Amino acid sequence: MDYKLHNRNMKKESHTTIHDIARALNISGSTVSRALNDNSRISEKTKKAVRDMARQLGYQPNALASNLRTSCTNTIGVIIPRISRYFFSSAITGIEELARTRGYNVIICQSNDQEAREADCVQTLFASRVDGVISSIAINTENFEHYKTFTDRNIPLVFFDRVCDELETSQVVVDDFKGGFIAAEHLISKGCKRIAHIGGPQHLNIYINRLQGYLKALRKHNFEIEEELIIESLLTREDGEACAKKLLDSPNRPDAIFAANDISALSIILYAKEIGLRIPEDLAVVGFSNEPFSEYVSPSLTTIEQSGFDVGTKATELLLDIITNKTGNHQETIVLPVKLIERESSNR
Amino acid sequence: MDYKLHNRNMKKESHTTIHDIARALNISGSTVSRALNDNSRISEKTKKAVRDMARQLGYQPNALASNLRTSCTNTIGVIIPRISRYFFSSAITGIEELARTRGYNVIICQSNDQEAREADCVQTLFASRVDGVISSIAINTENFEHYKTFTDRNIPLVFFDRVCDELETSQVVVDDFKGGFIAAEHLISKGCKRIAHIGGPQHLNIYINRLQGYLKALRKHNFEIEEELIIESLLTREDGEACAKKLLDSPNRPDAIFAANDISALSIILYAKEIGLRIPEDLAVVGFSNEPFSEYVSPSLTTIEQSGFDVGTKATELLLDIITNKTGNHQETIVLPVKLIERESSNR
DNA sequence: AAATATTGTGCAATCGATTACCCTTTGTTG
DNA sequence: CAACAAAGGGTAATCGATTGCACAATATTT
Repeated sequence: MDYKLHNRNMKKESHTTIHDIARALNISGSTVSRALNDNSRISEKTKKAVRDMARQLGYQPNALASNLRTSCTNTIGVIIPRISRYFFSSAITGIEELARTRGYNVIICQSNDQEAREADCVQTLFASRVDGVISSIAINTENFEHYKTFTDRNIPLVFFDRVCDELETSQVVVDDFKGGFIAAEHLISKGCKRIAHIGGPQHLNIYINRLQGYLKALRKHNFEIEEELIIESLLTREDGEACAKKLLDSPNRPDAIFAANDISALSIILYAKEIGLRIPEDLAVVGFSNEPFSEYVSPSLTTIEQSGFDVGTKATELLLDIITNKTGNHQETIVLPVKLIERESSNR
Repeated sequence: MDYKLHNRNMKKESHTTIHDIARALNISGSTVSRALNDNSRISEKTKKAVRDMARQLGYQPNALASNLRTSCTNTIGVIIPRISRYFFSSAITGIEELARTRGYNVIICQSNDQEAREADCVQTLFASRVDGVISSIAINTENFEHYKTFTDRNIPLVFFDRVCDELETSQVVVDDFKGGFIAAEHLISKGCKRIAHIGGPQHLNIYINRLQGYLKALRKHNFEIEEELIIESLLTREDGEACAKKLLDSPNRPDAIFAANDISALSIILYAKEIGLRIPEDLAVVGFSNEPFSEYVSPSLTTIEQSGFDVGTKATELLLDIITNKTGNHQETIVLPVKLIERESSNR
């Protein structure tokens, strides 16, 4: 409870207030306020005088006071797993860009992919009285109770990418199913016969969908589905290497792998090179995300492109619509397209 | 001026206030406030009762009200060129981590490396009444007037990485001079004879220092300094390619290049491969930053490691010290170490 | 010219937490 | 036991902007 820090040494700076303007023009504070907010009840003449004086005195509105009174902060909160992932930092760029043009600030919190920290983020954002929240859930979050802090109080909430079905909110995702499908079909078209899949945690929709898309492609082309070629992974660099070993050290190894993210695909490429497999001749690899490095790895990585920027922008659009109540439907799901980026790792 | 958006449809949610607690316990609001702030004038018994009731009612302090009164927001602002650069996103992670444990929120603004947007960020942060600001300046910022918004009002300001000497503030940098020096000396030790340098904009300290370090190494080893081997660049992917052409298409090309960032080094590697130069045999390359991709490029890139996380943490430490006025010296410069990461691109 | 509308402003309450100052108790000291 | 101190808690002003309501001045209508 006692987390407020007070700075007793703060110098009282001469922040000019509307009352300073009022005094200078010999009018009342309310008139100044209305003039600055372009209220129709104030004459143009007065407005101009106020605006000029405001400029002259270097007036900057005190958002705190205004927010307190109107009880809306013009701030949206963002919860993401980690800012250092390109997909997420692009999403933030998209979020910020749009939010800012619409007059909103953005507060960003990282969960570091940990459920407990995610709950902290929720508290922080709530305490900051954000007007709405955009979130992509931590990889190991299984319990969504903490989000009730928002939903219970009707604070708009939009999920993107890693969404949550338990809560009835709007969401923005890319077409993971289709991504999985075209990834697998691409490998099939290249003549691969035994296509493995390294999937993500199956409590997250995106990974379920990528897997399902992959399965559908196999079925469509009458491939036998081999359980042992489908592995669930945390999709980290380390775990990717473990998966690579599991799949490639076997005498009966697959001739292609579709990994649910680029990091895992990278792990596979590196391990395959280590044990002397040629890519793509002995093993074709497809990733997911089109991380910046995927273009420069050797061999360069075929992958599914998903635009973090677009996802972020869409999510913000949705959220701001809810906040300003322009739309009645607050359970929309927007699905953005994905695209296959063909590179060397599957080019045979 | 008129940028506040008001949401008339906001539902009045039952945010419990200290007065709700006060009423429930039949005491006054001030007592509740004091109890929650652990004021010594309140008895343990009362404090406990207040805390229990606060929990029971699901009380969450309204930061806005508190901030307005105390005129400190417990928020620090961050201005960075772009969040999608690994160095900067790591820095943010460092900043956030420390700030949060000290009870501060973080607002992040991206300048997209443009001076005008940087000025916007300054306005935004100022309007948010942040308690202090951490900034790394945009690559083309030449005029620092906008920062006076902070300095004039004694709002603490700390620069990191891309610092500004015109303003008298504290700063955190890595040892760019040494980085340039060891990069060049490393190439010398590998037997390179004509070492080129692709430098960054020379109004930024970091690039001046990297160049100077490089020069010192050449001088130390009695290398002739050839003007035409030193190019100033914007250090983007495209500009890097242009530089690569300029340096490598000449019949009298260098046998090594030290680039002031990894992106440029990457451009060089790609172009060199394109025109059939072998790396490192024909051309050794060293970058700067140790971006994540540099490990996976082929050949992998020798580079200078600088920890964004550490820089961010240090800058925050400095800033919070100033905010809470623990130290008198507000013009400290902290220099963090760098490290050479040897990889294939220079291994001959 | 009287009655009514319209326009332009001011007054004062309000948002929720903090805090200087004052007033009770209860405890301590000579 | 008087005198005083300390502990515990209440009152009300305050931070700066917003806004419902009242009202004066001017314009329009009948």
